[in-house]
Amino acid sequence: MTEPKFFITTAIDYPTSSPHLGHAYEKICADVIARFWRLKGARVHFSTGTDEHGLKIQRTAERMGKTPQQLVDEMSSQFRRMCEELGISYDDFIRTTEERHLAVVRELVGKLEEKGEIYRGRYEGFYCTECETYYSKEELVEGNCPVHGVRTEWVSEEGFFFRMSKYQERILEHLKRHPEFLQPESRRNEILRRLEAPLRDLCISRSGFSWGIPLPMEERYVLYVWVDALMNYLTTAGYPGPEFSRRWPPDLHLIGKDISWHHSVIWTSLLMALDLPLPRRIFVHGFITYRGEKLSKSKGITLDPLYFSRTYSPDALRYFLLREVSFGQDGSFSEEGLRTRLKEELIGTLGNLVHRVLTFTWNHFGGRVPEGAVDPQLEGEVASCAREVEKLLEEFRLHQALERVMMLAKAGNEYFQSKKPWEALKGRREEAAGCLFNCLNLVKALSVLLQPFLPFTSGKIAGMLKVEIRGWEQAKSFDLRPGHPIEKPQVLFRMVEPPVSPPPPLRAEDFERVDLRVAEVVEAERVPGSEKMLRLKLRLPEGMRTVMAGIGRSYTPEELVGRRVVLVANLEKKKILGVESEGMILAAGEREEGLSLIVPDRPVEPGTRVR
RNA sequence: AGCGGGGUGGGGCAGCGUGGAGUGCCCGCCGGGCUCAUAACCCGGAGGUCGGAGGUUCAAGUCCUCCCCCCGCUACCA
Repeated sequence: MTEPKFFITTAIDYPTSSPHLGHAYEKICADVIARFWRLKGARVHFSTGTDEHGLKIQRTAERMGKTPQQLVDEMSSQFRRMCEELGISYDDFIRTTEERHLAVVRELVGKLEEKGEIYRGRYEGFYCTECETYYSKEELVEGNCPVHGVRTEWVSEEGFFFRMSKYQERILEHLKRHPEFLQPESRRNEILRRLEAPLRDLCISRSGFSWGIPLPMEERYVLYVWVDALMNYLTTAGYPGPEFSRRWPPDLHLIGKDISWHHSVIWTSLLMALDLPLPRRIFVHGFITYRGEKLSKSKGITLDPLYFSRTYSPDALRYFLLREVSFGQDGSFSEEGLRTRLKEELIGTLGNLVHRVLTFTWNHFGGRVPEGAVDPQLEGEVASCAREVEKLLEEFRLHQALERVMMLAKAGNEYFQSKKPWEALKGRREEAAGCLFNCLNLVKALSVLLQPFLPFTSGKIAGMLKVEIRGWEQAKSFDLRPGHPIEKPQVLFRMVEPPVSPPPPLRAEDFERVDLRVAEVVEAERVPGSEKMLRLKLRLPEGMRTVMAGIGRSYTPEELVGRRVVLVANLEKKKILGVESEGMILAAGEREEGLSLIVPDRPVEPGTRVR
């Protein structure tokens, strides 16, 4: 089952602007897989990079008053920096403007032409200037662009074509015979359906702009950028050098769902035409969405991965994306969600376990792994966890794999709790020692299992344990021996204080819809069964209101009566602890304790509008 | 329009290829325990007709059919 090699690629990004979270997500997922296979002992080649030719690059550069080369140099280095900061362990960062790539593309295009895969033809269609796309007669809606509904222009010019249509059957056949070739299945179905319609030949020449690879046949044309871009996989594999045969074919192309067609049809047919082995798998991941919309440069919804990685930590960002998003589906990002997962899972579960175990060892056992016997049941749990995670990772179920790892951390906390070593310490020292011995081994296993997901954290844990992570199998046995020294424990994750309350811009009209009024508290009482909820009766000129307020840990009922508070008067009614609450009163503070009511600074009559 | 995906306790998600008690994860809510640990940890509880309607089956969230709602994709724009 263990493959001697694993060649994994991400899509190469089109650097018309800075990287956003979607780019980061893809690299992180690929990195997890690459790291996993390295741990398993495979000879990994992991490539990523930037796709730097094409009309859009040229236009963007012009608009910015730069040369295309300047633009791609700047942008590409940003993508590279993002990878560095996020701990992406790529082996090759390829840029399509590099000489090595140009040479490969020239050779391959020459080869295609030699084999008669390219012919001169006419490139015709109805051109819509809005979407810069050509349509066939059938696609037009009443003669207009199906997307924009505007008039289209008949264009006909000479160009070069790749005989893609002749591979239709072979592609279809391959997809049907190898279900694993294109995953997840939904994406495969999509392509299968679309292949039922006749495939057209692909026009691979472009004219009218110069930022691209000139066609060897006729230099006034440049190569269609997708052909150029896809061939990066051959370049990074070392084509046609000695490395090539050891790396090719790719074991996994990781791509976004917007480009599944290009990979499964255009790329596949190009490889067929070149008589090169096809990649083993193409895995299509989903998009990161934000507030229900996908991130997109054109809509201006971009999130800067470096902001999150620097504000929290690279591992916090990696963790959130990997854990929150179901691999293969879209997933939504929110800073709030990231903060929650950081606090509850990374700090509360993982950080706490590691810290309490190490600190205990440091304080009570002189910083050495204490004497103890392997608890076979716990070791068995750890080993089976490792096996399950392995299985899940092999199937690219990253989110489930990570969830499973975290369940082990949770199990560690339970174990520690149930053995109560802090009690055993008084009188039954060997028992406490045995507990810690096993817990330390569990933590060691965690550092191995976490390595693909959270490389920085994994490294910190391994460093504190003074162990070197060499391979996946290390996670399966309790081989930390008594007497082994550890380092002084340090905290793995910290909460970042300012909630940096993500300010969703609020329109003035929307704020106007909030009816804030001053109201007088006439009654206040505790609600049975809750320490924090108080039931208040508030007086407004038009009548009384019953409002539930979670301020019971900050105020006593007695001190509230007679005070004037600020009420959100038009809030939807809601049942709280069986009582219907007709509004909400305002108080400052994040926690339940130490809240401060917002009150009028000068005498104000109940009913007065607050604004 | 065609095709694809989704609709699971209050919120957010897994679970569905190989049907078997509504199982799991995170949050929120209620209560209890602990004090080794970054007020972190552990235990218990409330809460769901798994979008709707049929069907297959001894057994369906899981398979089939139809319907409703939401979201994507539609090839030379990377």
